[in-house]
Amino acid sequence: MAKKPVRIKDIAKAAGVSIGTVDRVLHNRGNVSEDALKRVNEVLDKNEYHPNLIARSLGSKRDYKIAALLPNHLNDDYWGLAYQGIELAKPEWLHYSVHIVAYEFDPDLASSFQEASSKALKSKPDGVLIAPILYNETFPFFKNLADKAIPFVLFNTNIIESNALSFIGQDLYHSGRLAGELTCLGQTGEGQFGVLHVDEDLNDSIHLVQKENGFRDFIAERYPFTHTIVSLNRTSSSDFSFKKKLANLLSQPDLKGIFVSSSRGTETAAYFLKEYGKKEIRMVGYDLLEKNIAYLKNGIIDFLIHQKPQQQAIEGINCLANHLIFKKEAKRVNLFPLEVITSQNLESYIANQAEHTVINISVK
Amino acid sequence: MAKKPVRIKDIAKAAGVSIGTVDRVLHNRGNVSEDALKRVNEVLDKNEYHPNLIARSLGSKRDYKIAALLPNHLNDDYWGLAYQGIELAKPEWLHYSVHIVAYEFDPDLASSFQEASSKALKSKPDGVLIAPILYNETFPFFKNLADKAIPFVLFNTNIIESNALSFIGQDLYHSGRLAGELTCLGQTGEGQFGVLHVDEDLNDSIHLVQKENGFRDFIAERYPFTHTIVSLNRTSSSDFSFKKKLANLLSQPDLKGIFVSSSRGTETAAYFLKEYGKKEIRMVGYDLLEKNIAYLKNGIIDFLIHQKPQQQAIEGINCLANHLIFKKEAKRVNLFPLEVITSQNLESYIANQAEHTVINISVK
DNA sequence: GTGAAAGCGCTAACAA
DNA sequence: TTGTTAGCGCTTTCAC
Repeated sequence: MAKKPVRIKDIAKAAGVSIGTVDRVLHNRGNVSEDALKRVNEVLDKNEYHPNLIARSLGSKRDYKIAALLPNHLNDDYWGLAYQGIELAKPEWLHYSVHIVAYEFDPDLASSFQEASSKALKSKPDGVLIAPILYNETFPFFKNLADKAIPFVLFNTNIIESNALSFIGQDLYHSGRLAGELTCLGQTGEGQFGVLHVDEDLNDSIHLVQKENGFRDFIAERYPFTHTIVSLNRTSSSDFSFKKKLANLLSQPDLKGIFVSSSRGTETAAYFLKEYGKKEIRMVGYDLLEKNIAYLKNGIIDFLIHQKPQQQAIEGINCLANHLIFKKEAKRVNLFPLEVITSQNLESYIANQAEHTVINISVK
Repeated sequence: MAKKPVRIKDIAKAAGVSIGTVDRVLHNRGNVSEDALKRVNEVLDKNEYHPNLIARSLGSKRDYKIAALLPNHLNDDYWGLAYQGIELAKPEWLHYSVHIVAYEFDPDLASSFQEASSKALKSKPDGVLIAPILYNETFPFFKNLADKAIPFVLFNTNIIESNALSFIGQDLYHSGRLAGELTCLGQTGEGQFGVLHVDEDLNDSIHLVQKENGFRDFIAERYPFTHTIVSLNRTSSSDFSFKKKLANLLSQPDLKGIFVSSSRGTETAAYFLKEYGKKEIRMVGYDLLEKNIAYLKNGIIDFLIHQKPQQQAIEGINCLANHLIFKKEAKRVNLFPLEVITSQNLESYIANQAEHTVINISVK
């Protein structure tokens, strides 16, 4: 039978000191004599002590605040899901005295981000979760956080130089490659593929470029000579030149597939495919948003790659909270699997995501 | 600022009784007067009390034993993964005084199952996790458990009449439909498909039949008249008639795809596909076993449907443990999403499954 | 520098 | 039928 884990009390006895002293060396709070320190450490590493995190959280009366910074979720289903994730995590972590507050900003307005981020800072959070979709604006904010020694976690978009505690998201290059694979599958002969970016500023959105690169690389490997790729970029919903170019692309008889690089764009592109009666063209897009689901069901869309915004947000909160209250070290990079959704496994995803356990505490 | 959760003490005060009494009604341990019961319940449902599970587990000094019954994992990678899951859950739950012991049996030997199950029973477990792959043998065991009022959870295979606390697994009919979709994708013209069952006794394995039904139904809907389906069943590795029939099938010029219904069979079928130089034939199989992964990488296999044996086992343990120590009610049916693995998203799955949080406590 | 002690929210044994 | 109390393993305060 497995034996009981050793407790602070045990090592205190073994070292001939009080539990207070052991606690002090455990958290290097100082105020402990050379001698005691040595004795405790000796006992410590021959007994391999694992703190009981449960008891730790109960015993500690400290409150923690986590600020979550993300684009406004009204009128945006993708960020709506992320927001949902945060709302789900909220009541769960409250039991551990972790308070989560969301600060939302307009992703098209730098000033809005600055406002939200300074509000977040003013609340003196112990940790920050952030979707850094405005590259230029977030950078000074990171610096600010670093100066104040506030740990922060990135999700959705990675900024490698940020020195964040953790990044949670997907490998976008491989996401693009996967899209390429799904687009090519079973296609024969010559032809062309379209890559669509919709309503995103490509200069600020390296992430979409990464997807396109992955897509292009895969196609180039699979069909070195026979296929061409057309990339279209809609800058805003009133961009008429896009509409014309798209109409032209869709009228090509050898068009074999369309890849849309974002979840919002997916809906737009699907709409046009339907309008032009191009149901049979292979189409790959992103995420289980309501409209996308409808297009997947009626066969306009063939594959959706699931970015799991909700779970990303939850994981982000969990990562911070575990770090703060349990002192758990975070994975520097937490890449979610690239999940493929089709009309036939869609339901199994929907049924499952509804209610799913939120808090994740690893006791190790 | 979110307010503190209400505690037992709070509702005791509000109801004008002691915390002991509240605890009694919370766990309906009886010994509480009509009057007190009513008052406590009133306070209870107007204050929506959520117990602090952390404190609960700390406070309870009870030990729990969970027995896990599953096929021997030596020489079987699929069950090896399930076993791994159990091993992962072990140390995590130990902190909550839950002891997990695995009892393995030879899936081809009824007597072996009986031996393992009676051993498990003798350990007087508080809960049992079981992969009921031997339909006939498990039934009396379920009865035995029910008589002793020991809760049990099924995973991998569902037996609806078992009256289990929960079933954890996938919807196999839809798994088959998904396989059908993936097999058809991009295929044109007439042709035939093959369904392969390898080394499983179909009489005892309704689950494989469910997959085949899903597959057939999907194909019939998609191609009502143009495609035929051939079903082959290998009863043992020395079944020569199978080899001949398979060779014949593979030599058909209009063979468009192969669906293998089990993870072990997947490897076998892939081997033959490679031997016969039929790399271009669409092939769909199951699970991220080492060999299957290799065949996926080199293009013999096109899709693997991921049954997540490891996570199923972990979820099963979590379900039982949460039920036992936290009195959480379990989902009667916990269907995992049907995950699609291709050569391009494979790595994202492998990287992710390595180390992933195990314990899942929902505080709600 | 150190130890003793209170308390986190809960369970369970024990008195009353 | 009740209320009281002693823990669970840890943190944190406070006196020595």
